[in-house]
Amino acid sequence: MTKNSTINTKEKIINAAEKLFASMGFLGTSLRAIVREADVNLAAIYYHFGSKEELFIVVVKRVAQPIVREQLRQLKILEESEKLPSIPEVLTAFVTPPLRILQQGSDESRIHAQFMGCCRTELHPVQKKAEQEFRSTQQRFLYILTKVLPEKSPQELKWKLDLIVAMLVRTLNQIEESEMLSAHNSVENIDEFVQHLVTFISYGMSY
Amino acid sequence: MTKNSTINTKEKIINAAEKLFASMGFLGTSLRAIVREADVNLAAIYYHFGSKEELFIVVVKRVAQPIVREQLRQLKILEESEKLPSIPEVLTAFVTPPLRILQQGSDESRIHAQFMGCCRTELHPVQKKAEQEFRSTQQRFLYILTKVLPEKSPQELKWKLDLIVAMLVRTLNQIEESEMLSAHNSVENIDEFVQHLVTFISYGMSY
DNA sequence: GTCTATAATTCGATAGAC
DNA sequence: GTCTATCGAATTATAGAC
Repeated sequence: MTKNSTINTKEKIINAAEKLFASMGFLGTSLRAIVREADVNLAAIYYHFGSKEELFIVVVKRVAQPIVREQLRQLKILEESEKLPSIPEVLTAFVTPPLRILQQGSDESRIHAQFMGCCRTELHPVQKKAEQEFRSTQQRFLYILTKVLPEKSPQELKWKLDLIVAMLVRTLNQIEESEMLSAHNSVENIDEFVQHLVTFISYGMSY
Repeated sequence: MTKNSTINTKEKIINAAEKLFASMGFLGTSLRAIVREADVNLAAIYYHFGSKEELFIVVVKRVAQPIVREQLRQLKILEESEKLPSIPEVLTAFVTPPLRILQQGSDESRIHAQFMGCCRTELHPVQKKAEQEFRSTQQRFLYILTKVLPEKSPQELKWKLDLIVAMLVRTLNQIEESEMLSAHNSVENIDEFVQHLVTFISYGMSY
């Protein structure tokens, strides 16, 4: 069937692109390197995606969407609860979904994590496109934080949440050398690491 | 005098390179763009620096050295004190020198800050070269932290300090949009921001 | 949908005159 | 030290056959 081969080609390109973007960055990855890795023809990229930039956006969306969806799901649970959530509860809902990628331990998930971190440290002009995928969710977490911590100015909560994102990105990028997770990188210890991280940032959030 | 014009050409190149690297990254900046900005000849870069990569390293060193020197100076004061320093004291000595760049408020210092943050989010292979300029200093701060917090494992202190660096880098990179410093960006309020940041991370460091 | 071939541009780097 | 001119290779993107 024609459709099957198309899907395979498209996915092969996306997989190869994600892997190379994650380790070499947007500018450091040539379309020729991608087609070599994916074992497809150069023109196939233009047929399926139109340009290098649009391919990048497709990769970002594929990685970001399940994470954002899970963040919003956990946020919704907190919002629908009768009592006001605690700071650690909010922050756990925020940081757990992206860190969950690591739990599988497969090569594929390692690449997801690395790309997820890498795409947010990109520059001109693709950085804006990546940011866009996370902005509204981050906004919603910021909103609930203003409810939990009404005595803090929204500006302060905003830059603190922004620094938490920076830590998250760094954690995801560090998977390679990952001395960070050396004591936590086994599957069952990811939750323990998440707890450590949440504790770390929760105290700073309150004071 | 020949020497003067040489120095001027060299410095013109370094200044232009720092500015462009800071906003477009290493791969996003062409040598032709640098010579256009610096108003010098293309071949001058090769005469004075040898290659694009070596030029990048020179820029990194120029920005990093005064900051590292100041970090070590403040660390030495703490080490020579009779009593064991507190966590906020150690962290203040660590984060103040890089954030001090912002205090001047000039265009020049804004570029320094932006490059300082940007060069640490670079990829292949220049990232390693940039890291190298900060590694030994970070190691020394890590060492004193193990003395201040002997009940914490060195691994844990290492990744926490690493996350603090990530926050620092993010803060420096955010200068452009800088809603983060919107309430703090006046010259006299930098110290106030430093205090906020140190408080933020100190609590997380202890628990 | 997939392929070959190639256009059009840009890049880092070098040779050699002055 | 500074310049012009250029090499050789790589890049994104497209045209057109199948």
